[in-house]
Amino acid sequence: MENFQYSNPNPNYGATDFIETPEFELSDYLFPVDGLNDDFLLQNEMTSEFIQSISSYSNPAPSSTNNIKCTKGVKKYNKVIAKSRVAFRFKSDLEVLDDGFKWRKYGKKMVKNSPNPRNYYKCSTGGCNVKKRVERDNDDSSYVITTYEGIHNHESPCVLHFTQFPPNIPTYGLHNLHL
DNA sequence: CGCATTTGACCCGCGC
DNA sequence: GCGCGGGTCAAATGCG
Repeated sequence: MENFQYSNPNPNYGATDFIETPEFELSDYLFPVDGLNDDFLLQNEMTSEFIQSISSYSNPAPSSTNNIKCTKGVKKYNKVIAKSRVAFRFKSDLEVLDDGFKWRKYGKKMVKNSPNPRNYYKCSTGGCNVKKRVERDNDDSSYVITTYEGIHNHESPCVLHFTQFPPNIPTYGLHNLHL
């Protein structure tokens, strides 16, 4: 839990083949301060508070005397994962990272105060509304910022054996992050 | 020819 | 109400 590592989800790489080259490293990652909030908190590590807050939504403590609270927990969890966003910042020459999912590009936009365009993708799996944005860091264009929004309602087509997340933690399609 | 990508138009929320 | 900026749509285009 205390550190992240990135491994390529490509099956050609072994499950334990972490990539730590200067060209392709996980440098920062951002999590929403609150799943319902648009603001991001830059964190150097995923806090246990965040883990626990998500876990408490998906696993409201079973209580025969408090079913209402359990229902609320599930509803809030569903709302959180539908809107949850997480951004990753990679050093990469490539715009598109193979995260094991199939994406369809649906938009491209120049954003203010940045010389680089922002690209918009949707998960092309039917019924899955997960989106992602990809843009280059305007401070250091050797970095790529990928923002995922929503949780896949299906498994990744090619990285089943990478599912090492605890069951309560949304993976954002990033099975390559090992907690 | 079928499908993904491109790209300008359109939409919508927000601040003034 | 209007303009701006970000997000999405969809017709045109490209590519296998």
